[in-house]
Amino acid sequence: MTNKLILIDGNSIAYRAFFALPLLNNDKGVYTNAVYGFTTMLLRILEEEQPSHMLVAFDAGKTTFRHETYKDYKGGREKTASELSEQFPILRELLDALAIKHYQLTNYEADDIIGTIAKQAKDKDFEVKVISGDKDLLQLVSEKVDVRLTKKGISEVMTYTPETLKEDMEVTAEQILDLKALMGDKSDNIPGVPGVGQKTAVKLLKQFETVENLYDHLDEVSGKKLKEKLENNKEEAFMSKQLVTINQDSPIEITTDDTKYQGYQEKNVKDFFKELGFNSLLNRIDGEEEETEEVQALEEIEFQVISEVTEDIFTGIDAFEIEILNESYHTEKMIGASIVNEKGKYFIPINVIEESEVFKKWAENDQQKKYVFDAKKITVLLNRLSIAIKGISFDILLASYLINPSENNHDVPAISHRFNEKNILFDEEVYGKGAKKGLPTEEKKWQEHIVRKTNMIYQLKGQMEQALEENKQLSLLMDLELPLALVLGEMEATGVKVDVQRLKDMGEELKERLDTLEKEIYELAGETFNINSPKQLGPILFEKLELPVVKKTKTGYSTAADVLEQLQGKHAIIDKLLLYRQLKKLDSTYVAGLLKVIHKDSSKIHTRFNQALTQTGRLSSIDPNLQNIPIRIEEGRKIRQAFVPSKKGWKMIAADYSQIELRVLAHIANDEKLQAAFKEDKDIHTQTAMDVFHVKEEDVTSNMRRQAKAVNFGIVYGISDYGLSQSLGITRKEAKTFISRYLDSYPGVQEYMKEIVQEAKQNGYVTTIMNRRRYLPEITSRNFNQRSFAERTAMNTPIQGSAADIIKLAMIELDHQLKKEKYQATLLLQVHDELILEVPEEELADISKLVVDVMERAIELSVPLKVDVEYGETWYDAK
DNA sequence: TAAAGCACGC
DNA sequence: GACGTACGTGCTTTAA
Repeated sequence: MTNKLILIDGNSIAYRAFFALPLLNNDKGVYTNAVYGFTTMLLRILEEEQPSHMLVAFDAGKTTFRHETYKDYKGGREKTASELSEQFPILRELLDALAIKHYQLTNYEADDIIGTIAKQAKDKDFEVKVISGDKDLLQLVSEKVDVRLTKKGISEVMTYTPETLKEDMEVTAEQILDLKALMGDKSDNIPGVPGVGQKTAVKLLKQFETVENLYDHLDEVSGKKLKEKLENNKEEAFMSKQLVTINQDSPIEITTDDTKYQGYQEKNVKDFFKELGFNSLLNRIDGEEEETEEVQALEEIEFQVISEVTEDIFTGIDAFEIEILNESYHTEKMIGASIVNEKGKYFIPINVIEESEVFKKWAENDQQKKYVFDAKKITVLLNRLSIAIKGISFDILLASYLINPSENNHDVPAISHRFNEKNILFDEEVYGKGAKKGLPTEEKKWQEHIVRKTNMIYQLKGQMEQALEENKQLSLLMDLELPLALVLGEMEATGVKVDVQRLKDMGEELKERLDTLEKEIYELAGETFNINSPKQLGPILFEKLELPVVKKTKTGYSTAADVLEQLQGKHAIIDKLLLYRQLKKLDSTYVAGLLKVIHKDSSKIHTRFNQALTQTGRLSSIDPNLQNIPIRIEEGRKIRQAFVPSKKGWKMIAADYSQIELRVLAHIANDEKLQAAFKEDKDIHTQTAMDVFHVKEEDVTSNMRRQAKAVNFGIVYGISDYGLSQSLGITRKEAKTFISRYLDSYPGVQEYMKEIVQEAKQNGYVTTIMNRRRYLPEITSRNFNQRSFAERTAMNTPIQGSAADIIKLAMIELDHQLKKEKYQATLLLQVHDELILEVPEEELADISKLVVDVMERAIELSVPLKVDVEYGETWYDAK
């Protein structure tokens, strides 16, 4: 058997562990988090790798031979926190207890020790694994030596072999030196060539292989500026290379033989763990499983593991669940499924479901009723298996959301606990969290958890149905949210097609413009800095350039757009900064961000609509968010040109409600004046200006209309007088006057505002047209702030929430009509008051009419609803 | 890894 | 009169 040597960069791992874990101390007041993290890692390595040799290397002292070359090596580093440094002696004791060799050498760093031993071991044909958090070590990678770098925290690692190194970094192990020589290393204060980052460095190395060769052929470098930078910093580059080079012939006094690992004395380790209070680690020493007290606290639950689905496991009223470990259900691996009903509890492996005709028949039969958690998720997951589920008759996620949207956790265990059902663990307790998240090794444990969840779905349905019934919200679930979930599921699964090339072209153009702007900003500032860092930008603007300070944040100067706008004209740098910010946002969020989530095979984007999140009943969209694609500024709006129909000859259609919130307000406030304005289809902002300023239509100036618009905006979103003053750039007092003049003009609205706040105080909640609820406990708070906020929310939620109800109704009806009339047109997106569809040419006229009709008739109000519809080749053109 | 600051939409 | 002020998602930087 070949010898296996594990080399650990002690300082690096201790440092990582220290920051990855909360700063806990044991009962003696000694900090132990770094030691604890280090220990769990060591135990895992010993178990998984069974090494024959092992060594932990430490840095020694403050200065090393590198300081002779460069006195500022590692300069500017924060002093190691005492909470960490005091843990190093304990760490050494721990290694002694585990009988693991550790070593340090004056004037040398842990890297050098590792490099030297690794070289010796390689010559003896050992298999070597290096563990660190420091990328410098990657230079040691070879056929015999792989390097594991901690990624997040300490438990997630990335293993580098020559192949993966090439893949991930695009360089060879030897070129790590050249890479660092060019790009430098901030944490070690290694200069490199200023202005050359990873991207440029890799590009140069692809062409020239090494730094030496690069400087021999400097005239072949493209780009005048770059050539200049390289020329001017030749010395720094070569020195940097020297600094990062690990000394593989350090004068160490140990040999590979000294690192032989022969196991530890259980008693030593246990005593040590007890002393430190590492009780949870004790049972890992003599091989006992980490059994938990919580598991024993649960009532036992029996279930069968199904290897072939037969009809007799179903009853016609079954709770059904499919488990995935992360939220992104469009791609996430399915772990297993479960059925729970009157007769039994079953775990079903996914491959059994995939191959089962019996299961498919059951799933697609709408007479077989299913209770689920998250109907939309289940619909999409089964769609991936070409199963079109029908008969979902209850969804405890949506039920929980409707019962109280302000709960911030609506997963099965959380809902269960709220309904006093405790026979279940939280996902975190079973799967872990963060980097450590995964299936427990014991199969039964996670299968049981999935069955328990399904069991909860089955148990909770009755109680939740009753709770909804009492609130008169059952119809809201059964006739609105649940049918909508299926519509949304289809929309998500369909996805939106993206013109990838178009997006990439935009990215290229943006990069060029950003490059230019960057240089201009540096020029105007008189120095280079990170424009993306408000912390660096602040001092430049307000100290160096001595611009007036408008606003401060808790960490320094505010450089937000509204601040910069006030500084416009005072210095040429301001306009450049505003433009830079805008373009940077477009590039990072909309070009790079969207490119990241496009599915390679189909060029489509599949967002997820969160149907159980917002406090008002609106949807939200994540991964990516397709509800905030730019529109207001032309440059950003062009992003929409990349959203195209998925089939040739098709068009994009966008239909949006005109002023739906204000129409809803006119309805629920029963304000005659506002109602009249909409019945006559007036321009509502002009009308508001007429009413607020008491002028005739022809005397409304554009400024008056702008101000009226802002007031309307404030009414719709429930902003305060302060908020209005900010958006109009006026004083709070003036804003207050505006608002009271508005309310005087619309007495119905004034009355409504008063009554709804009273109602909220009386009931503790407000409701929407479809009886959606939002609780407002702070409405009786003695804290002015909290109370005012609750009052504005009371006024605003029925407006915004009812508008959300209405478009949801429209979506359900539209989906129904499209299917009934067998149109090919498909719903793609909802953006709060707008629906986006893709439509074949021949259906354009029909669908345009249908969409408008359905949306305008979604509900009958005392004022008409109005919908504008447009179509075009891309989303951009549907305007 | 979390918080802060910023910017996009409705 | 102070207080710190629509709701979301996501990017980058920074500090821990």
